[in-house]
Amino acid sequence: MWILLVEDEKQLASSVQRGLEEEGHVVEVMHDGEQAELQGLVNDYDVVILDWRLPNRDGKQILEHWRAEDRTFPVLMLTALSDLDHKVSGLDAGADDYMSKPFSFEELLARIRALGRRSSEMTNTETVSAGPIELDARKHWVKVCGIKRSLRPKEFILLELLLKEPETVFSKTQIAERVWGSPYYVSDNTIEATISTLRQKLSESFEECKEMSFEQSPKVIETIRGAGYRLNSDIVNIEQDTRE
Amino acid sequence: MWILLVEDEKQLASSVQRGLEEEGHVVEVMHDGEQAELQGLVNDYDVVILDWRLPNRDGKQILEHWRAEDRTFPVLMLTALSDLDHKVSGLDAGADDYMSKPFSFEELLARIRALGRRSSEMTNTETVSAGPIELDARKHWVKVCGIKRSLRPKEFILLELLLKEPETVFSKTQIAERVWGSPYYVSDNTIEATISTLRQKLSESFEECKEMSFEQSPKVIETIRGAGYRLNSDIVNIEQDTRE
DNA sequence: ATGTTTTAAGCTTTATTTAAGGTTTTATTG
DNA sequence: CAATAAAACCTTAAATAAAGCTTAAAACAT
Repeated sequence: MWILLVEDEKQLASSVQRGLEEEGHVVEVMHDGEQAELQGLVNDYDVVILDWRLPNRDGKQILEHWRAEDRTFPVLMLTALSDLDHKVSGLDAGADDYMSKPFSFEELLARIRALGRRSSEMTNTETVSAGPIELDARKHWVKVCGIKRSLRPKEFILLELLLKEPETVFSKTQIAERVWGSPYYVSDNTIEATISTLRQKLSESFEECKEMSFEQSPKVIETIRGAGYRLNSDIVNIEQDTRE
Repeated sequence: MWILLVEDEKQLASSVQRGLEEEGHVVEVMHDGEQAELQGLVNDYDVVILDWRLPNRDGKQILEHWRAEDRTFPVLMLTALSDLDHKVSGLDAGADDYMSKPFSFEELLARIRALGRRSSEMTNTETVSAGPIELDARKHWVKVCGIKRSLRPKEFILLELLLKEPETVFSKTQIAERVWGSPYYVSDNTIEATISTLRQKLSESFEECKEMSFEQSPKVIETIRGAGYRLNSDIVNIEQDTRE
């Protein structure tokens, strides 16, 4: 999932980030309220984790603004134990769940999962698939024609992104944000190189699918010049002429 | 077992915690009613020990809420001797057993054991196993090919965790919580070192299994880079193709 | 004093990014 | 309408960085 974490205690933030990333999520961290607010106006995260006490703006203000602008992602609010009375006002403001610090990771993960289930993108399905490709983010595997393949973390998340919304074109900027967790510091070439190795692994895999004898490996990940990449979900119909 | 202990008298709590940990359980302690309530909504403990008098919420309220939300773990309620009349209302509210303070530790252990036997995770099978590895949490032994092995406490609990849910990937953060009882203060390296010694002991053991002559010790505990560890339950099928 | 756990250090393996040179497509211009 | 230039993209290998492993020694606990 694509998660925004707004938390100014840097140490807590980074340990939460790590825990979530270990679970296979992509986490964007913001320490500043104002910045976070803008970010939430612009991106459709699967879940937002929002600290209630922040520099520049408090969590409630931010959340109210988001809801006023019809941002619908689920929000999990974090409060200090001493601020428990904020719970009600937070839920009124449109939070979907709340948690007080300190908390256990198992608990956080479970809540994130619960919220994500509500979220549009994650609807129920643990595994996503297109044609002979299946991917289970929770269990950390990808299968091509039923055979497990190992991908590196970045390749894995990238494929997951494309699989979840086949036919959708993702720009490099979007990919940077949703795979690397930040649109900055990621060069185009980094993305190109990752796409390249991912394609290689996929087409090697196809070659080993004897049952479905491909004349040539279908191009699963298409390049849309000047725009980005997309997953071609027609890969089931192999005998088609793939020329335009 | 994974136990939640809800008790506001800190001294009592920590001595009970210690006692249970010596028995090989993983104990999470909460002193606050409200926090504990949330914790119980989210985690599937094997047993919960719940004090009846608590700050912020009383035990009965908490338990009723849990049961209303279909939380099925067994709950052992603790009451002060003077509150013995609460016994009936407590059992009505869904407690599985009760005990009045002060109590003997032996008695507590016996009751925990009894409850644990009922618990979903431990259901009827006292021992968990995968291939030639068997582990009995209650009797505190591990056998590899029928031969008893001694493991240190942390190694033991870690193996138990992995064995109970083979194929599931546990992240370092999760392991920290479920083996050490807290996701904080446990460094990666601590976990790595424990995994390392555990693996060594397991593979030494395999080498002594003449009957099942392994070409090389199968890798029972797999590392999923960037994600965590998991137990490979295919260890029975030794002639498997281990290629990816 | 003994067994256990944690830390520290050096090491190995794997992943990611960069860099360089190559294609292909699109745009420009003689 | 070529020819050429420019941009976007691809590929591979090398360099860098990160994650994990192992061992011994220090710290902790019983």
